[in-house]
Amino acid sequence: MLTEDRRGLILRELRLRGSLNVAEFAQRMGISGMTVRRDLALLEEQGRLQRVHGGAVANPEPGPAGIDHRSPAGAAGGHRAPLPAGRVRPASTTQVPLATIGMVMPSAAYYFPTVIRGAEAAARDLGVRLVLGVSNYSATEEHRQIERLLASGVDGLLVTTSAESLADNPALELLAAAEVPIVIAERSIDDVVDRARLESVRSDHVRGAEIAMNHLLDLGHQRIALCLRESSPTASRVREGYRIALGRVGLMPDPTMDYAITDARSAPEVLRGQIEKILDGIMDAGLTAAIVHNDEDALMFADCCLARGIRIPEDFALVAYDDEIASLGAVPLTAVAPPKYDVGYQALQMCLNRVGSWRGTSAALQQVSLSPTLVVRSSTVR
Amino acid sequence: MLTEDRRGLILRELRLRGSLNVAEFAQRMGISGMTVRRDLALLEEQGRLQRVHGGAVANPEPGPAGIDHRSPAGAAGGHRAPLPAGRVRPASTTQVPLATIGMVMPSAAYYFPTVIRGAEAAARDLGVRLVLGVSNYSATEEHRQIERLLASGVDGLLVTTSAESLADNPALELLAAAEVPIVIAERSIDDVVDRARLESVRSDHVRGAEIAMNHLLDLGHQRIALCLRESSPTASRVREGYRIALGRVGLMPDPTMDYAITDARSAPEVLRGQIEKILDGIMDAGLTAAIVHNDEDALMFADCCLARGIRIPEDFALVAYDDEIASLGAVPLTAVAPPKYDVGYQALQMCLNRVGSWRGTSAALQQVSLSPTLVVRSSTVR
DNA sequence: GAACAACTGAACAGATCTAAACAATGCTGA
DNA sequence: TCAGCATTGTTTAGATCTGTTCAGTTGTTC
Repeated sequence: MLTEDRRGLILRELRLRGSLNVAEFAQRMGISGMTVRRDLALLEEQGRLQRVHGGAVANPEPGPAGIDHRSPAGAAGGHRAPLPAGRVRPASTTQVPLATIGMVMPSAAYYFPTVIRGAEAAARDLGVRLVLGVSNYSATEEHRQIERLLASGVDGLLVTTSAESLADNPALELLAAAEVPIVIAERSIDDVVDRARLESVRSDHVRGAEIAMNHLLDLGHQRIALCLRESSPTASRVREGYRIALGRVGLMPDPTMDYAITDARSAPEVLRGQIEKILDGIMDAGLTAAIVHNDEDALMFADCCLARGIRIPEDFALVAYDDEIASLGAVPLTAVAPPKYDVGYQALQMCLNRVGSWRGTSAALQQVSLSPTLVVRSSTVR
Repeated sequence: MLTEDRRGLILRELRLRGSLNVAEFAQRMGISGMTVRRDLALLEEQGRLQRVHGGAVANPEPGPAGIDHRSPAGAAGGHRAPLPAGRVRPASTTQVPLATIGMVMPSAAYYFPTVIRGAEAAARDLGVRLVLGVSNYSATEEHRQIERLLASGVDGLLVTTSAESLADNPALELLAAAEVPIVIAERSIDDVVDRARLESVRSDHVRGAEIAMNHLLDLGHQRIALCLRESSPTASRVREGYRIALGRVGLMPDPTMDYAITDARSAPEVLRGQIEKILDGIMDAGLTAAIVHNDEDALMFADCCLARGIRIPEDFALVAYDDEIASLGAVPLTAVAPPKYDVGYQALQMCLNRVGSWRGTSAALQQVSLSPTLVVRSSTVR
């Protein structure tokens, strides 16, 4: 591999994950840590990343849309000041964009920032402008945003609806009637295939759950709890993967292993109360591990365990689902990381492929599923 | 090889993979490193690439087009980048391919020729060599072909297994152990996700069946027969789509509407006998339309109808599934056309994206579903 | 705050890459 | 046929990069 390629990979890793760990990266690439460190030093000198103890974090990019998405951990050492104004690429300055793509996301706070970053990166790479609308999980707001963007003459639209199903979404009519290509992100279009000309890109959460389960099963766990936010569109798919993985090793799903967190928006104390109750159930049933959907809940869960003197991972293993903040707990949590960035990137790419004449790619409508990965941290091993 | 060709190859390598390693490239081409370096120096002087230690990297291209450098129509040698010098290059001499991709298909007689053509087109567009093996639906032959191609050092593999499931295919071990990227075409990898690092591209036959059903339902048909070749991997998915479409309009699947053709390989008279019997059942049950999987059967079916004086489409509507030869009957048949060509094209494209360096596309493993289209002919309307 | 683990960077050795110089090859035109 | 020229391969010294070791630093835990 070329030195240049290696450095490119480092930057890519940072774009994708926001941070990079020297030891882990070196091992994965089959190179020495010293080499990685030398690269990091050089790239920092160019102002392309920021070194921290143990690795590096992404530099806030001077990209177009101004959403700040810094690694929340970013603070770290003060003694490494980025060098004075490392070369800034003049790249595509005020180029007239090829096209404008609208993007309607349910949230800009959790999960979707990374999807948005992916779409931004694709937009930058492909020279198009991206316009974002956030619906805050409100169906009417969603409708309004879509209407606004379509009326403003965007050349394509990326949409993630609040609910999993599009079938009874009033915005579906808008989408069906639209004359621009539309790509649905992270949602199913199975039940509306013939009502609108849509394409989709999504994380394969069924597979994500399977990956988590296989990890736990490999570690010897047999009695594994599942703890889902029922209100989330993702829940049913995660449960499906959980069941498939159980079934594959001849185990049956069991009601004493399946727990729901009913309301996501409630106050922290309420959430904690729910989790304490779930934890009671789990301990009574003698389970040894859990998959907890949503990092926030998983962190709270870990917290409750530690408060009770349950050691993680010795007494109980925990896998979080989403990998937004799973690394930041007292015990860094092993987590399933859906390919959020890639979903955004590909969604934009697919949408642009349909703009104008469909150059290049295939004419058939696509549905793309992207596999999550498992990031192993200390809540399951050692 | 001509000097000019060699330089063209260098540029193509850069366009395709983003970077080039002198030692590796020289060996692959059977030339000395010094020669490559001299070429690189020259090309850098022309501003056509950027040298780095160990090789060169692509120059950021002027146009924002970025990703897509292939003209979809550009089958024949597309010299779109007029080289500075005047001399017209003699059409691609003995160009050394960038990579060689192996392809193992169950048949080269029905359905798969179009898939193969798609892969061929992609191979031509992307400048790689495609090597084909046909298994004739024999598992042992399949194993042998895969083994042969891997041993011969292909850089990637496209495989369509004989059976729908890979889970109990002995070749799975080969695929899992292979060190080159592998893309499965037209088959499911759901049940082997964690046993091998695979990607997949397939026609969405569930949706294909739904499209056919919606067409018939729109025409006012309510009692619609389904006639499948049970031995085909496609059958179960088509049935699923059939049931979903029925369910959506509040109808239940009914055993008197579901027919199977048991043996595909038998003599024409046997097939005809089966179809006559099915037709008896359909007439007895008072059905008004049918979806018949496999064009061949559908043509035979139409023939039987006509022989009995059943008029198509007036008395009975018929939709064929596959659209290989559906247009060639006495009555041209409306048919569901799976995106065979696109499946082949995309499969090769995805495979090549994983070859060598991982630039450009997303890292997450992909599963792509492509929607069939309905080709309306005179067996359902007018 | 002491013990411990993990990380960092200097220094050196070995591997790999580069380019100059020269030799070998093959084509061109007299 | 042969000199002249362009292209390519080989050799070699020096430049650059990479891995290892090790002492010192930073961060964590108790």
